[in-house]
Amino acid sequence: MSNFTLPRSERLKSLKVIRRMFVEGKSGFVYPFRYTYYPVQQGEAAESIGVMFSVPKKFHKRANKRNLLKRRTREAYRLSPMRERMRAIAEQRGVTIDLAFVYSTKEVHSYKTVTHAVQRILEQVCENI
RNA sequence: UAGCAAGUAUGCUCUAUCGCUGCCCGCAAGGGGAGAGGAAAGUCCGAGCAACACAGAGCACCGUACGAGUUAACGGCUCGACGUCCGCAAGGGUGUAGUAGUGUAACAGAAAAUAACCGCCGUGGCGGGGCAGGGGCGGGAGCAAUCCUGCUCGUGCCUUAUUGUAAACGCUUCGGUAAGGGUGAAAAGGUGGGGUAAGAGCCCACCGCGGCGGCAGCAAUGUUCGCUGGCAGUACGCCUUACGGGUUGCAAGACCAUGUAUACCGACAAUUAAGGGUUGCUCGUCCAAUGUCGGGGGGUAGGUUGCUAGAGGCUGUGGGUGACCACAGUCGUAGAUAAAUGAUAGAGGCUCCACUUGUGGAGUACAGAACUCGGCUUAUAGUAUUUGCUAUUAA
RNA sequence: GGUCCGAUGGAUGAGUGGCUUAGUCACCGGUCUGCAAAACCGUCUACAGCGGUUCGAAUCCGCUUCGGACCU
Repeated sequence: MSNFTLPRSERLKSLKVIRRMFVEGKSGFVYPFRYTYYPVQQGEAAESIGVMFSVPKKFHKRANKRNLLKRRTREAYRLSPMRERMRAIAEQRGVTIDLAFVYSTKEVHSYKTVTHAVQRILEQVCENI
């Protein structure tokens, strides 16, 4: 079985959870992303990681560009080898890691740049948690 | 060949790997198949559908406004009529209900509409002037009659002229005129002649405009036809007429689950009123204590449904100038909800640039469904194609 | 997704289709003062963009851009 799947259950959806993450979580910046994460004490939730991607309307007016960047970021996250390590850390501590990527620049970057940035963000999260 | 005008179609393709969201098969593992647009956009019109009272009447308000057609409907579309602007042309832009009533038109200008300020003409008056002739008073000459002259007061005629001397006009009353007046976006039909005190459609000719009839057209309207009328301001509102519109919108609405609180406060009625019922007003109608409405506090931030087969698309035949319509055949074509439709690699198209002429480099538009349709508007790299116009050359 | 509202100098904010688009604050210059402040006087800088209607548009009508509000 492949490890590179990303079903809907791993995505962050609840307004309450997202609000809590942005209010209480830690954040950092790796160009071109602002990221926020917050470890929650695990309840009944089966998943060990919850993730969301966002591109503000302020930086990209057109919906097709926002779509493109969100998809690119999602693919970069999905194919990242660091996910395995992060999941292990989460299971070890018995928490669910909520994580958000916010694309915050006006330029449209290639897949390569985005991959590097996502890689570094995941490394930082693993170290600081 | 070059430059245009009006349309129509299309708007990247394939392979591999890894994914995402529905659907189908399967106990499962897994397998199969589907998955953004011409504008999905703006939300500018029109409908379906839903709730409100199975939505009723009147007023208010809003929209539309050349004619005929098309359609479920429309402010759209098609064909046609007229005016005006742009273009050599093919064509394109833009406008068009009614005038019964009523209002406004800055600045400028005499005046912005019941015209009459200047000017022109007639008439009366006053002042001044000219001519003619008369009365009174004074002076001079003369014996006197009388003559000459100065002052003054009436009268008549004239006052810029065909005879005929004189030469100077000014103010004003009443009336007639609309030819002329540097304005203005817009000035009371135009040109010529007659006419007159001066002028004027006052009269005449031609041109323009209107009415009636005939003819053509379903009609708007047209008319090298006949007769006839001396003849219109322009623009924008209010208004009038005809037609249409109940209001709110899928975050409509329905069901399920979870949670809470009948917290509390205020208003209202015992039989005729008040209040309320998603509407601006009035009427009608409906609502009764476990009540209705308002204030205020608390909870949820989930699921199912609405939800995709529809005024559907495509092809052919027939009707129609056309929008469109009829019939037959055929196709199955997204349904998400922190929101899928993707990423990477390779190959190939197409366009541009460079030179070593078959290689390299760059680019490949506008843009992403959210209940669904019909239009409009706006954005859009290119490519293909139809018809028409103008110019040049050749036959 | 749907329903609406707005855009006027550097800031704020009036404006019946008609004169150079008011006013307040700020900036700048001057008067005053030994120097400033206050006061007084003066100057500068605007109708979001494009097109249409009209003789004439900040105003009326379309389209575009930007900003904002509401819905459960």
